Amino acid sequence: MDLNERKKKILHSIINEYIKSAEPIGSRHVAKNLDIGLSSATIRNEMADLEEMGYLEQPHTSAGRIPSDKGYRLYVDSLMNPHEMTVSDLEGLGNVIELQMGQIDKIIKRAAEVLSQMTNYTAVLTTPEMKRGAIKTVELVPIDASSALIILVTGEGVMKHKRVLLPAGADIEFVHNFSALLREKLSGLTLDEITAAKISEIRRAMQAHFELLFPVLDFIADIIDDVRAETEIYTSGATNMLAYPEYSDVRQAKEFLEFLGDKNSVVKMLQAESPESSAVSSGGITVRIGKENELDVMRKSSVITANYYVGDQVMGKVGIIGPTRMDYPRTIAKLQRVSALLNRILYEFYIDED
Amino acid sequence: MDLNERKKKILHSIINEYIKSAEPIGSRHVAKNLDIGLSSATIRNEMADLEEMGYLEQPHTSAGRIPSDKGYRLYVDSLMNPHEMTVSDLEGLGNVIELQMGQIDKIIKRAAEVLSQMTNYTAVLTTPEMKRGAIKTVELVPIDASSALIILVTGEGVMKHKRVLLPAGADIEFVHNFSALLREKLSGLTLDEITAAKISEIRRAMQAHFELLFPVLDFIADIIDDVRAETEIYTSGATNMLAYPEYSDVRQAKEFLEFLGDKNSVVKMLQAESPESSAVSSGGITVRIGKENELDVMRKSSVITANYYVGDQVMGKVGIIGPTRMDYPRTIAKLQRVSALLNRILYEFYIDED
DNA sequence: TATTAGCACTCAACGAGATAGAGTGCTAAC
DNA sequence: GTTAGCACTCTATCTCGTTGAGTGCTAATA
Repeated sequence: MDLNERKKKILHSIINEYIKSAEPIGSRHVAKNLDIGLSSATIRNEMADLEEMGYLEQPHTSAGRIPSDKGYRLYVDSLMNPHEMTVSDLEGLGNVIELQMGQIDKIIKRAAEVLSQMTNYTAVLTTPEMKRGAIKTVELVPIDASSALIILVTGEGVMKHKRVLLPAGADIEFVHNFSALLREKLSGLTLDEITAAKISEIRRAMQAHFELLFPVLDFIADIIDDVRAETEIYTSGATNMLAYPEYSDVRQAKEFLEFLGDKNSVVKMLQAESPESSAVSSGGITVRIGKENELDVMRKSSVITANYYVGDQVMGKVGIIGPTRMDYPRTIAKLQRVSALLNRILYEFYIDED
Repeated sequence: MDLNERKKKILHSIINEYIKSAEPIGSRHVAKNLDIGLSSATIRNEMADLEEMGYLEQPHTSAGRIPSDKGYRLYVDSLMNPHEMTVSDLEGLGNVIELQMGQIDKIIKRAAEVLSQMTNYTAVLTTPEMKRGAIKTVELVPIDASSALIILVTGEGVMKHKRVLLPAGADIEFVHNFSALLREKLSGLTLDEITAAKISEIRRAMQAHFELLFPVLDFIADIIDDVRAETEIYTSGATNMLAYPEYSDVRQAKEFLEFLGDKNSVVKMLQAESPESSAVSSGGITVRIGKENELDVMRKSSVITANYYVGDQVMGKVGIIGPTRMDYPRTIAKLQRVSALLNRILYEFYIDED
């Protein structure tokens, strides 16, 4: 039995309808409302074939058919029509994000909000990974007699700071000199290059002069560890999902929301390999459908992910989570749109200033 | 009809039972399982009285009784026994929070997590309001030839930063001088004292030397506005609520979660006046029960709030949200415990270092 | 006089049929 | 190859009786 054009057309129509209604689709409905030009009996035969081939499923004997994960897969890979964004979708999109210039975190956060609002699904973004970023400058800023801030700026413009206690007897002059020395030793190194060994090397190098400030070095090692480990995630629109009948059961809703609250799981999900069967569409977009996600919580959901870049370096992931029945073409279009915008904004933010 | 001791005892028992079971309580149950020493018929009469007086309600004619908001109010104000924390509740509590020293935001966040985990309800904390904080130091740190970071530290140890572009021709020397000038002009002022007038005064003072740096001043004004406006909230354990039968309806759950996501509403709720009928218990704790909250979303929930302090200045609010049927004595005890701990930690953090 | 036993009554919850209707699969005719 | 027709299946929905928890009232009791 082969998947001829007619079968494809019927499958396509069924999926489109099911995405809208979330109700099983019957042969009669297909024959009447979609213009295929065949009787319900013929459609019925074709639907039986499609079920046998694994593209459709029947919740129970006398119900209509719903798409299987395999059906969605085919739909995403070769059936669906790319979505044209409407004028109202487009207008204002630029401004919405750009208003919020200032810090990279805010941009990312804002992008998540915009995306979830546009799609009515849940958006998840990861902040840039820092591992490969070079240190631009290190500064020790005195606050008062007994404390100072350590400030670390990486090439990506990300900043980390931590308040440290100064040992008694360290005056401002002294702190300034120490700060200059640190800058000299650490600037230009990538975070990966700064190991414990490197820190103790620095310690040895300054032995005579700054013995007093050795504890501060430990703080610096800490903060660098922090930055290195840190991949934050921003989630927006989690409650959007509760509006879909797929999540009308509170226990499942709870499970889902708790999953979203667990940073590790979410990061793992976003970074999972794309399924082999998937044709990655243009723009590096990956779609994982239903059980293609290993996680049990996600068996009724699909995730669409994209990378975002500065220049040609991957900075992080953008993901949209929705029911398997989600509106793929429209969502993919919007994801592409937003990630492209993000690329542009980040590019301007980082590169143009150098 | 007056509320004699016997009626109080019966009401107390009924509320205790209902808090545990979430099921309407019948006269037979009270007579059998709680040791009041009366027959079910007598209890029945008393319960009818209590209903007439407004302390109990009947979901339908042949069901048991459940407490009304008025009933809970009486319970909280004068019936309930203060909760003794168990040893296992206490042990480790100190460490749990103290591990995370470093930044005030992290402490607050951690406190929310601990509180929601201890109580199994939802915890909400507000970060300190900055309005009255004095500026401790302002610093301009060069990053590269064309940009620098402005760093602002307040008396509370909160730090804000922003990257700014330097005008062409500004060398490091120049940045340092300017930085020193800013520090001199702004240190010690409260944020409220930095008005537009003050800013233009600074501008005038500098005009002769550094007329190129107007844009930097604008950025400072921006940052100050930012900080002034900012009262962040931290929420933890939102999904805990989904486990209670009161929220088994997804639509209500959604409403509740969306309310929690709306910063303004939550702040408003936390800062609402305490109800007149309420006797504020020791430690400045306020309880708002069911419809005592104006917000419609909260009509089935209660909020318990406390302030936290540094010295004698109120820094922010700690709140716990649960079903009206929540375990008041236990929750109040834990809230007191955590806010006292928070006070201590913040005290050490701020005062001891000065 | 306060308490209790007893009884009739009410009402939600539950389960057993009965019914309707949506949808299927199969067969025979076109 | 397509379609009309029909028997069949299964869920959803309704009704209806039953059960049991709980009440309110009355009369007996301490």
